[in-house]
Amino acid sequence: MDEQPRLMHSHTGVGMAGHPGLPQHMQEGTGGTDGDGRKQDIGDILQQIMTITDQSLDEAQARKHALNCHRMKPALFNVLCEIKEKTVLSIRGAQEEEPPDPQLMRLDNMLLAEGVSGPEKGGGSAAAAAAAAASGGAGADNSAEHSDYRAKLSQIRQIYHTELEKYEQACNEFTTHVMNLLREQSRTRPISPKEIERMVSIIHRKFSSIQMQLKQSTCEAVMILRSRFLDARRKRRNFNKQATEILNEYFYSHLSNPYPSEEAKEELAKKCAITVAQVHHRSLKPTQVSNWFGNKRIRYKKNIGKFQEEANMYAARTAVNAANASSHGSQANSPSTPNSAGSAGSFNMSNSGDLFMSVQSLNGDSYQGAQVGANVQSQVDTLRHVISQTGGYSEGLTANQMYSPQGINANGGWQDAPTPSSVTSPTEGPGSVHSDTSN
DNA sequence: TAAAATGATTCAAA
DNA sequence: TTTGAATCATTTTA
Repeated sequence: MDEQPRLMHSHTGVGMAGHPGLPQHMQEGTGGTDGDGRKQDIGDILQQIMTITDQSLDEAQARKHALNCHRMKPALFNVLCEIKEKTVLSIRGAQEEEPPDPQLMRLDNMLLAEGVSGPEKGGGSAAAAAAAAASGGAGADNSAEHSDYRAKLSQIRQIYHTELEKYEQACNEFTTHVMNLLREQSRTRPISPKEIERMVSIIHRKFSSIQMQLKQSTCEAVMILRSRFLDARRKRRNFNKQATEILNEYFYSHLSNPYPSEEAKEELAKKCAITVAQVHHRSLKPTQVSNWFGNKRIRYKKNIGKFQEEANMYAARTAVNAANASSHGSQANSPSTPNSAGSAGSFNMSNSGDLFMSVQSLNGDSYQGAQVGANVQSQVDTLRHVISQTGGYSEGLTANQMYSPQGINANGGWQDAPTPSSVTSPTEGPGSVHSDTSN
């Protein structure tokens, strides 16, 4: 505590007898009046106070007691208190009021929102549920992960509370200790209650900055926990086969414009959900359909060669479906995939290679218009259909020549064909197309 | 177990 | 707002 020097220093400025003036008083005070005698008395006291540190402990103790019992002590003490109040405290008092720390408020809000500092049970689960809802993840099948998450969260919560309590207790202990000390000292030093108050607030500020660090690290821990458990990317589940097939079917049958409308997405999602329900999987959401198509488009475009075989397969399949639908009306409502392996196999033909080549070159040369993309697609589908009807070509062949990306234009982008009405339903496309182009 | 596949997110641009 | 591109984190496959 550096109060003593400051205290002494402050006297000089106020006109009180400070130590630089002291010897003069002592020397001049010989033929003094009554006032001069009192002055000398005060000077004497101050002198004694000044030199008290030079003395041995016992001596100092005795001197202290003597000073305490001095008749001038209360008056002098009051004056010192007053001076100190006027100088030191008024200077500090200006910066006493500080606004609540925005950083701390943010941390508090977050901890409350995450259910760390709020009420015990409800807050935590509510926050977890809200987080799950916000992350857009599946709602049904994550209870296991959630319980794990909640366990960890309550662990953090417990640590946080214990630490907080510890700090609070330490703060209180330290505060009372300092207060006692100051009260004790206020008997011999000019310490006003206001000053004690100020000291307490300083202590509290220090401790609250420690608490803020605790809150900060707790927030970090919660964030890490959240990203660990609630980040949808971390619990990625592959769609099941049927769902992927439905999506692929749509994609390749609308290769010229693989941008399903909102309704189409809804419909696809529903369709996947129906197919998927029986396999005990979660259902798809339109958002997921959008994601799927976004990924598919970009990945297809990036490496068309890699997807050609797949493209062939699905094109073949839709063609077969169309064929079935047209030639056997009764089978029109049959499930979308009659027999995947079989149909794909039957389309692996060698004889038709040149035919397709010619068709493709034709398409490539003459159908670059924006609006015909879908028609080109239809023609190809129809051709496949025709071939499938012509007979069972089954021998080995160049699958990579079968299906070219007519929909992709020179820029590498898809032609923006105006979405035909048939686009909304994958199964409907080939069927309707078939009726008007097969001669 | 490394590499490939895949669903989801982020971010800039249109 | 939607899309493309890049990227992440996980799952599947070789």
